Amino acid sequence: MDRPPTAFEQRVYAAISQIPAGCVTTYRELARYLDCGSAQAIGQALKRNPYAPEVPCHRVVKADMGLGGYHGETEEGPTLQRKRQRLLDEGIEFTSAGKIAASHHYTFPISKHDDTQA
DNA sequence: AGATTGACTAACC
DNA sequence: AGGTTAGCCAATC
Repeated sequence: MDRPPTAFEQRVYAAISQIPAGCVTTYRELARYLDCGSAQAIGQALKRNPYAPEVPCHRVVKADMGLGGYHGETEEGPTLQRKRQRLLDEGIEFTSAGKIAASHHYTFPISKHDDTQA
């Protein structure tokens, strides 16, 4: 099934590509960066994942810092384990709760009211 | 064009 | 702490 990539999807992929290695972001932050307001729309675009290995979608986790899903699978399986292993390979550490360490939580350069950067 | 889903989230019980 | 409900936005049927 070849779907024409929508502008929204391209935004998602572009945003994920901006995530540095060893860092992860949440669907929520990602959605906010895209001014979407809904993280589910992000997952909807990623679940199709037309650019599977090209887009580091494994760096996108849930707001609960859980793994989330990968390649269309949400339950614990070989696919989710692969995602976790990939994050470990990036240097990301997991807590005993099976979640990502907050230190690896990367936030997008959102210029809302915080102009301490620019 | 309308209804349903979905790699989510927050709130509620 | 865990299960359910509602809300959200875009894609798909």
